[in-house]
Formats: sequence, C-alpha cells, structure tokens
Amino acid sequence: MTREEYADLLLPNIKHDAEYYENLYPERDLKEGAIVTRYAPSPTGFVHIGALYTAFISSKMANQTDGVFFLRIEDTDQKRSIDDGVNKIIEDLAKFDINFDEGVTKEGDKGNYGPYTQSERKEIYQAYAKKLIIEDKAYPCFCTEEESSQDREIQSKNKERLGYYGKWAKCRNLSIEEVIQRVNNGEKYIIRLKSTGDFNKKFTFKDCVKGKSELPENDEDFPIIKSDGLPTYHFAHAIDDHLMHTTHVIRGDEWYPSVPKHTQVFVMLGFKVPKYAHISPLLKEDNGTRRKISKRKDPEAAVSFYHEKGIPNEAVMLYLETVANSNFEMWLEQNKDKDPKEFVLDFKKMSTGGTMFDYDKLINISKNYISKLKAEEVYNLALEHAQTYNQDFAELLKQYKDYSIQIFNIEREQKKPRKDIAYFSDVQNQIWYMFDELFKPENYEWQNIKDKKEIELILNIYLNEYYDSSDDKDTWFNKMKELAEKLGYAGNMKDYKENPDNYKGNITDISMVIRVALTSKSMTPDLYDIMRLLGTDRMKKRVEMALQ
RNA sequence: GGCCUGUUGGUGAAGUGGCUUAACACAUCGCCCUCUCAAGGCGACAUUCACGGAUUCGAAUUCCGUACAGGCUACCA
Repeated sequence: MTREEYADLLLPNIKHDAEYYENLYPERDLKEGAIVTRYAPSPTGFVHIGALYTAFISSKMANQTDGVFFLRIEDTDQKRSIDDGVNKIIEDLAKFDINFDEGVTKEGDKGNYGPYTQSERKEIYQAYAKKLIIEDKAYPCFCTEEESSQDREIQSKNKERLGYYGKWAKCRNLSIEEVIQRVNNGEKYIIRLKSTGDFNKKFTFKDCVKGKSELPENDEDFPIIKSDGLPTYHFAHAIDDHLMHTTHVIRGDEWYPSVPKHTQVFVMLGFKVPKYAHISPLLKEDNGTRRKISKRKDPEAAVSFYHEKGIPNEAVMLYLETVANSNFEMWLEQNKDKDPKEFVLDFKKMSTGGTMFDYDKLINISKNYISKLKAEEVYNLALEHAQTYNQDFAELLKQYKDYSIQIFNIEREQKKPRKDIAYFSDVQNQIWYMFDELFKPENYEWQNIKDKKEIELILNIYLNEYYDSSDDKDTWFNKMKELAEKLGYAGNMKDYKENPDNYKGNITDISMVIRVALTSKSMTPDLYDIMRLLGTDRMKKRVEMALQ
C-alpha cells in the first residue's frame, strides 16, 4: 500500500489535494504594508467586551493600512453554536461601527477566500492533513479520551510534564499494518501531528505586542483532526490564516503559549508564518484579586449591557481606544479638529499586562461625548434608546419633539456645555418634571427654607409683579435681585456674606423657592431656561399645585 | 507539578541609565466662582516604581533571586 493509499484510507473521499487549494487562493494584491486581519468568533451570538476590544484593534489595524478585515466563523465545536448567532454578532459589532470588508455576512459569504465558516471547510483541512500523513508528519491515534486522561493523571502523580509526547505518544509508532487493521475493525481515531520539536530547545519569535519572546519548542503530538473529522483550533487556524492570507493574527493572549504549536504547523506545511499580536485581557477586581471580565459573573461583559444602559457606542469605542493606546487621549486633546479615526493605533503601545476595566472612566468619556452633541442629536439618541427600553417616555419625546429638543438644548451647544447626561437610560430621571404628564411630585424639596407663608408671598409677588415672559436673561435676573431686596433678602452674595445678619436670606433662597415650586426639585439646570420653556400658564398652574 | 507572562498612587498609565522633586487622564478631597445643580478655575493626592540583592559615579529603567497575580498544559476555542 502506498502512502497515498494509506492516507486515503484514513481520510477518505477527498476530492482535491493541498496543491489545488494553494492555487485557488492566490496571494492578495495589496499595497506594501497593508495588514490583513480577522475576527474569528464562535457563533454563540454573544459579543464579550473583550472580544469587541480585539475586534476593534483588528479592524483599525486593517483600516489604517488599507488592508483587509474579514469575519470568519469558528464553529468546529458544535456545542458553542446557537441559532442566528452569527447574525447577532454581526449586528452587535455593526452598532460599534465595526464592519467587515470580507467574510461571512447576513447575505452569505463575500470575498474570494471563502468559505468563511469552518464547518464548510472540512475537506480543505482534511486535504492538508492528508498531505501531512503522506509526508509522515501526522499519524492516526486510537487512544480514547479516557486513556489520555489516565495518562495525564499518572504524569501528574509522577510530577512529569503533562501531555501526549515522547513515550506517552503511544500511537506515534504504530505500524501501517496495525493501523489498517484497526481502521478496518471500525476503531475510532483522530489525527495527530508528528511533532519534531524538542522541549529543551527554545523557540524565539517576536510578538507585536509583547515583543521578543522565548518559549520551549513544542514536542506534543497534538490533535489536528478530531474523530468527527473536524479540525482542532490549532490546525484550522494555520490552514485558514494561510489560505486567507492573514498577515497579523490578533487574538487574546490566552493563545500566547501555543504559538510554538501553531508555528510548527505552518512550518511543517511549508507556509509563511504570520505575525502574532496577543492582546491582554480586560480585568475586573473581585474579592481583592483580578480576573478576566466574565460572561457569567459580570453584566458589563456583554456588549448589550452598554446598549441597555444607553452609553453611546462611540463613547465605548473611545474608551476602548484609550485602553489600547493610552496616548490616544492626549492626541484627542491636541487634535480637537480632527476625526478620531485619524489616530494611528500602535501595537507597541498596548499594555502587556491586563487592564482593569474602568467603568468610571467610561462614564466620564460618555459624559464628555454627549455634552458635545447638538441638542437634536441628543434627542435622537434619547428617543432611540427610549423606544427600546422605555416606550412611554419615547411617546412623550415624540409627541413633544421640538419642546424636548429645547430641553436638551439648555446650557448646550456652547463652549462649556452641561455634562449631566452620562447615559440615556438616565434621561427621564433628569427631565421628567418638564413634562406635565410626568409631573406628579411625591415631595417638594423645600429643604429648610421658610414657612409656607413666606413661600406663598414670594411666589405671588414674583408672578404678579415681576415676571414677564419677554424678559431676556439679564433683565430676568435683575428682577430676581429686585424682588430679593424688596423682601429683605440680599440681592447679591457678596453683600450677604459680608453682613448675613442684615438680611432674611439671600437671592439663593428666592430662586430656590421658585425653582422648587416649578419643578419640585432643588437641583435643576438653569432656572431662566426652565421658566422660558414652561411658559406663563404652566408656571401659574404649578405654583398653585405647589401651594396646595 | 511543568512552561510562560506580568507587577509604577484608589484606577488607566507615561517612562527604555542622568532632563523624574515619576507626565497626563479618571476617581477622591479642598478652595474659588456661582440663583441650585452640572460645569469651569485653582490646588492636594506615589520622596517612590512588588520585595531582596548585584552592576554603575548614577537604576522605575540592566542582571539575578523571592513573593504575588494571571495564562497555557482538552478530540474547547
């Protein structure tokens, strides 16, 4: 039996050989320095904030070099798939302005290097595995999972290094005859790589993020094809990224220790080894120790969390970019007129340890981002959020569109705008009192100001003798001062501070009475603007309500 | 157990042998401004870079060891 026939017995019914695929997927025609990256999730439908982070880096790296960013679905482990998982991932990423040049799309594959779903590439992997078998660089293994785990236990007991290597690689030297016999007996098998590495020798490479690296060579005969015929991650990664001509493999740093394994596959197959960039994880403090943000334990792990909270997608991305390259913030400060997209991301500036996820910082970025938006943009985003999460409020916003925009315009669109909206789920809490439909105050925050008679007096005199809806802001404020002084309050704070005993109070007390009467709250944005928006009739009604 | 990586204030970090009395930002606190709030202005916040040694005229920066944390060590990715 020739080696070809032998390989054919192990991996039957394969139409094409490796050569065929080599010709099918030629080198990409890109300009010098263009980076080809990919995002390669399992179709779980869940986008982790850490995954968004690496996807963002991959996407930006490709874009800033006029390269290619593609989506590949890694579904070789069927347990990880859910229905419609791929579409959910695509949608979630699109929200954050992460789009693919190539790969799986909602309408099917796009691009010349497909299929982009690993389960559809089974034959391709097998063709290459076959090539390795023919060249005696891979072999079938009949060990059961129980046997392997038993061996690991023995190794562990004897304090030996764990794994399928050296004398533990029991099937490595099976004779062809024996293999044929066991296959014909219907025994299940996997295909393992026949490693040529030496654990005592060092393998050196340069990681784009971590720099010069030195790891032991791989001497484990790790599986490349599972008993279901699908490849393992290690093998699929090598085949796919070679055939799809990925230049930079950007992934989580849990993969860092397996670079010798991966490189070995590339080398044994005669492929050019790609560059690796291992991104350190986003961490969370938990009981005094740091751990990766976890899908199960931390709500903020899911990208949908930010959507629900109403943190603008752009703010999340701005935050992730400052995590990626901390000089980004300074760049933004110095290039206020430029599009943040012009910032050039640099692998070398990425942190090599893990980064604590700083929610406060995110909120700060979000506040600043929202404060710079136009009133109408804020309105649109607030409405969009409310339509999904707070429909009653959305109805109000729609019904009173112009009015709402004016509310959002208070102290906005100026050099130093208000920064009180951090996320859109909080908007109703902040402006409910501007809507009669929502204005049902449970308590008036009178604080400790004056007795009811004094309140009544202030309000009545103000409304009847001073208030004029056509006053501009200065006139309005001067009138407030006049009223204060007429009633024995200090019209300006300096006078009051110098001689507090000469006055019943100061202008703060006067405006506070009016503010609380109109809004029930002691803390609001600019009173003048609120009064202007409320209008005379509603003001009168609210004063009546307050005095009841 | 083995292998690898990391460790600069509450947080993210700048920093690659003297320009560091450790930048900048977030958080916190104080003062000022102010009709309240939100802002804004000013200031405080690591004598020290996990610890111990070594090299050097000089170290956060180089080397060695220790500690702690994390990752990998699956027919999971």
